[in-house]
Amino acid sequence: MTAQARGLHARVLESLGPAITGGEYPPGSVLRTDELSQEFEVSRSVMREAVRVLESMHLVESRRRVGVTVLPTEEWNVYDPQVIRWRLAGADRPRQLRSLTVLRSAVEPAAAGLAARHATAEQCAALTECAIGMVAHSRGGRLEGYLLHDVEFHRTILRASGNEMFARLGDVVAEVLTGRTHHRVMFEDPDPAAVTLHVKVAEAVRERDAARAEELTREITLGALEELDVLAP
Amino acid sequence: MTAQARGLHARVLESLGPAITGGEYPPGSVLRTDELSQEFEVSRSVMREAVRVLESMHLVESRRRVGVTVLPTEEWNVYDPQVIRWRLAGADRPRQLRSLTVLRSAVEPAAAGLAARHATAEQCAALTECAIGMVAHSRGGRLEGYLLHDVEFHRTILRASGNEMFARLGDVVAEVLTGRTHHRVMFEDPDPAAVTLHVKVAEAVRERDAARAEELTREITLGALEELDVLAP
DNA sequence: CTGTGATCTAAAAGTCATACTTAATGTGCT
DNA sequence: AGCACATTAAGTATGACTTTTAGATCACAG
Repeated sequence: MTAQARGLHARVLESLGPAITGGEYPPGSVLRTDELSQEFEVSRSVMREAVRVLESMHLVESRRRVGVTVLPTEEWNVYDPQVIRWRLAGADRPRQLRSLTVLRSAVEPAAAGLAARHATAEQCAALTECAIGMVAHSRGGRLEGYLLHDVEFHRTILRASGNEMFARLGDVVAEVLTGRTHHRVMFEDPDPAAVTLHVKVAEAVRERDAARAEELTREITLGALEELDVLAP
Repeated sequence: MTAQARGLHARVLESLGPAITGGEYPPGSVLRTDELSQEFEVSRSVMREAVRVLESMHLVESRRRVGVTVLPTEEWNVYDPQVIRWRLAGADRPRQLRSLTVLRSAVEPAAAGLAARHATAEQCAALTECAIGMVAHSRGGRLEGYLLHDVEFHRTILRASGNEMFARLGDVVAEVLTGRTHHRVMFEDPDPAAVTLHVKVAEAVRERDAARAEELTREITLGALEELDVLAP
């Protein structure tokens, strides 16, 4: 799933990034490029490139005569897909999943409303198809197939909203949905009510009923929030 | 306002980044690091670091034997504060401002609702103070002072929501508000209704009335959207 | 003659090592 | 306290070498 490290600097990042977001180097820690480059057995140039990337994510700050300082969490670019992935892979995955779900429940209803106004015929068709796919895979522990259609459904809604900021959250939603499926009891079929809601949203969008699409999507995300309250602390 | 270029690679970025987001190098364009490093009169190492950062923003992709290719807009990390700044400084500022305002109107009401549940006493006090400041500067063309309190108000709401994803949008909202003020007729005082709404939101949060805080904030952002429809295409 | 597939070539990124510069921190002296 | 200075780690520049791979070239079979 994750892109194979295509270059040394990327391989270093895949190791150093999670270490930082995972708290292995807590904020305030000071690293030195030379030491790091020895530790990872790469040249200084490679390590410098990796540090530059971390710096652009506001995970660290590099200052002369001091070193590379890990920044406090509030500074991090938490919308960076790579940062999100690293954090989801780490220890505070539950907290991360929660904050992303809250974001979802704010954004998706609005996106659905816009989608009802802007979706193309193809996007409407895609939505219906996804909904059908969800129904088809909603029983008998066929969670993988269900997830696939679920993800595509929400991706399509976000894209169809016509707002690039919304569209860009498709990956985030995909992560959340995938994370949820893989942490749920694997034998449990998805909530039938949720499936129905998706079908209805596809309908509402097709019929250009923005208010209804928004309200129905709100119910979906509300369900996701409640589910989170049940499963997580 | 923008951080002074602290290093050659940053200076290159401040020039190359906007050039890409501004369409000077349209998606599909191929750049070569050697040529760039000559053009910008920096060493290859510096240019490589700059390219790495652009790559981490998904603005470009670097492939062997091909060069550095500018990626299509849909790939860009549009939540990266730097990318946002570059785009706001460029030609499609209006479109960008619109999509950010839509995002705002989805997120802020939800954030206000959460803030009513989670805001600390200090944050409540800060909100009230901001609202008072807005009232105080709402007449007589004192837009600068008004803006300052407006920005701080929304920042506080987002932070008080307790959701880090929301909190991180403080800078975005600040940009939008600043942009709006500086593009409006400068003699026009802010809408009194909006001022009142802010005061009421502060009240609602203080009184832990989540539903009311949410609804009032929705009215504020709705106003921002309408304003956009009037001013922009 | 054409299409398919293996092979070769060269172009550009990637990596590494080294020498040198610059800025900032902390120390020690007055 | 204030200032000069030494030290440290990042920043910059350059050159040599490696690796990947797009695209051309060529060979062979249909």
